[in-house]
Amino acid sequence: MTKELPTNTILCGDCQKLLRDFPSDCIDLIVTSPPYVECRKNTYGGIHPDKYVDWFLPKSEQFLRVLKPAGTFILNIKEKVIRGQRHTYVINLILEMKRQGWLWTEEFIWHKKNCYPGKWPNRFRDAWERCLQFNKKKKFKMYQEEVMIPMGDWAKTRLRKLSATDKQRDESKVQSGFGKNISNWIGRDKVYPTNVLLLATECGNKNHSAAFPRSLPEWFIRLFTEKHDVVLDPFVGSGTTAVAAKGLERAYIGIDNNPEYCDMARAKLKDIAVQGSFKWKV
Amino acid sequence: MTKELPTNTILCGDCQKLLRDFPSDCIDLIVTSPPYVECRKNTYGGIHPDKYVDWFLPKSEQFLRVLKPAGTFILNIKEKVIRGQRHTYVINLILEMKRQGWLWTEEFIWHKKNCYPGKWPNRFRDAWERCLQFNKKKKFKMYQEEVMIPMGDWAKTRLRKLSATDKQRDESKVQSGFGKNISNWIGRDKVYPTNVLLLATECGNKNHSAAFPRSLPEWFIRLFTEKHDVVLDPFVGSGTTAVAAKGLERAYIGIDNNPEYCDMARAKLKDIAVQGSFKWKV
DNA sequence: GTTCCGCATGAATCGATAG
DNA sequence: ACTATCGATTCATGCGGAA
Repeated sequence: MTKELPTNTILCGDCQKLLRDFPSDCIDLIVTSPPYVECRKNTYGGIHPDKYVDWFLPKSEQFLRVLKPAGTFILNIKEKVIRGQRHTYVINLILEMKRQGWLWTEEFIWHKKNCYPGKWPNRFRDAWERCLQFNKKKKFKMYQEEVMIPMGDWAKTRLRKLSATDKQRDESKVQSGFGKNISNWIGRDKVYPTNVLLLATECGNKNHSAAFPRSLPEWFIRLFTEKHDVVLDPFVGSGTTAVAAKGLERAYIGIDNNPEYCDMARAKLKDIAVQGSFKWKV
Repeated sequence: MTKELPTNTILCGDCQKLLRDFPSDCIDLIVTSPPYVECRKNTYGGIHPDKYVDWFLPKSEQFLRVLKPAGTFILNIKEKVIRGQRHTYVINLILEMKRQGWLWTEEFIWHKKNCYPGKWPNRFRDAWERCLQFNKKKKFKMYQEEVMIPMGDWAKTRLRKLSATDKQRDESKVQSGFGKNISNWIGRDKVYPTNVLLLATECGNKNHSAAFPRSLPEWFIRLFTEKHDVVLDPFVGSGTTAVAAKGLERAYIGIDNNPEYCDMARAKLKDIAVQGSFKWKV
């Protein structure tokens, strides 16, 4: 029996079982935000913090198998506060996944611009989440140019001056030591980002419990895949990752246990127009 | 023999040994940024990543002893990349410190506005560090009002001045009012901050490598201590924490192995004026 | 007095080269 | 194979001097 890869679809069921029917080395990128500990027990089946690692590991074993050697796994997760302490299930999970064969390449920070409001006597609002990057191999695909951001003010004003004086009549400056460094910047208005992502949460989503802004998977999809690559979200929920992938002309596979979420995701996907090319707002 | 507490001083030596002569439960806040792995081998004695936890634990044992029950320990640290992966010594340290009796209360993120430049094929610049908060007891002292952030009119006018790129990249510039500037805005509308601190590193210090910017320890000192409380930095380096504490009228104790750093710290402390009373620009 | 501009300076990381 | 050293890369900040 040859295993087949169903793309551009939402599958309803347990990813741990469904992925067994997938061929190995077939996914370019996995982006997911798994059900969080204990929260929204009624809607998503919360997992007890002390069992979280054991619950997750057989799933990440399948992720490891289906991921292409040069692919990437992005895990959006944050430990909850339990009895006044940050629980350790996330850092335990990192250690266990390494034991499982994953490379822990990087930890991106999603800095939430508008985080959940509230006030506590011994704690501030939690404004960040981890986006853990795991890989199978040290060499993986990465398209850094696709996520470049506008340069800071620093050089902008400078280049304006430079172009006014230099370009037409003062070419000596460019050839002197002064001009050399600056000339590297001519024509560039963008810089590479850092490992901190500053994104707003989406507040309008009342149906689905996990607030996962579309721009977050979009950023990683642009960074780690090309057009027509295959993006998997094994806990796709209301479909944000699939929507982002479709919009960027990637093939998507979404999996979720909950039939209602699957319907919701399918409905959202129908309305998604493919973006020809991404453009930063200016 | 009664143990004595030497305050407002820089002690030269190994904190692990020197702290043995301190009484128990005498320190209100420990803020430190220990020597990082393998870096600055010549000046500070780099520690091998695989030995880092074993090196640190006997020291944190003393920290636990000298800290008051309602005190706080802030540990500024970040794991290095070793052979393409984030090393696990930091998360291992968290687990071991919990075993030692610490509560891991929170993890603040220091988002470095100006991080080290560079470009690599598989990695972006590292723009954040961990500020791990540990406590002895679930109930600890915290003065949240002292670090509130100006909002409202202030933010509006400031934001208007920001460039388009700044707004796009970094709407949370509102949060940059940490440290000295914040006193200018007492009495205005303020909000509580989050657990993400947006601060620039201090560059341009020619003599030494300045570990963290003064505003970082300042922020935690304001948050976790009152005037005349005792602040300890067991790896005080060039004295940033001690300077911050003195400026805020807290008692300081700085410890460092390196005599040159101790001298440097003492010299800097001489020039520090205590902020007896704030004066506000109107 | 402001504002503007040049410049040095980073708690970095990778890949190649050398031993 | 495994470690040590070096060059290349990159960009925000604060300072000092100039306009």
